[in-house]
Amino acid sequence: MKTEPATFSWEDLVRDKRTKWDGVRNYQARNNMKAMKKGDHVLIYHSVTGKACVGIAEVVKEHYPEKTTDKGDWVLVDLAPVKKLKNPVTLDEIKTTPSLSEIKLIRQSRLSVMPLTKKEFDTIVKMGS
DNA sequence: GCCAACGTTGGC
DNA sequence: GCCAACGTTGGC
Repeated sequence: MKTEPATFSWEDLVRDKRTKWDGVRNYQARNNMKAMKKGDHVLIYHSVTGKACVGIAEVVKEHYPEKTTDKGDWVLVDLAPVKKLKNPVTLDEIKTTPSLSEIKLIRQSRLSVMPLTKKEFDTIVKMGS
């Protein structure tokens, strides 16, 4: 999951212990959130400033409806921090790692919530520790 | 249902 | 600050 650290960062998540990941207004991203299960691990990526994966979070509450006046069927999930990556894995490193060439982060850079295969997840975690 | 115009995201 | 890539909106 991507976030602009200027708006909400990994450090904010650690400080708050838990956060509601709301405000997603993209159908594909929403569908990806709906596919998440409680206990799933999530890589947090800092976009714009940072451009690196910085930590692992966990889904502590599965998707539930977002109560807004916006039309449409939007959802959110609750996340809690699990572990900070010792070394942030930069976009550059991801791009130059052959086994990560199919990653959605690169293939579809504008999507804010995207699935990772277990292999991709493990690869990034390994690079970060 | 098509497509032009416009808005947003995010890398550079 | 620019631009590419998309998504959305609205006229026809």
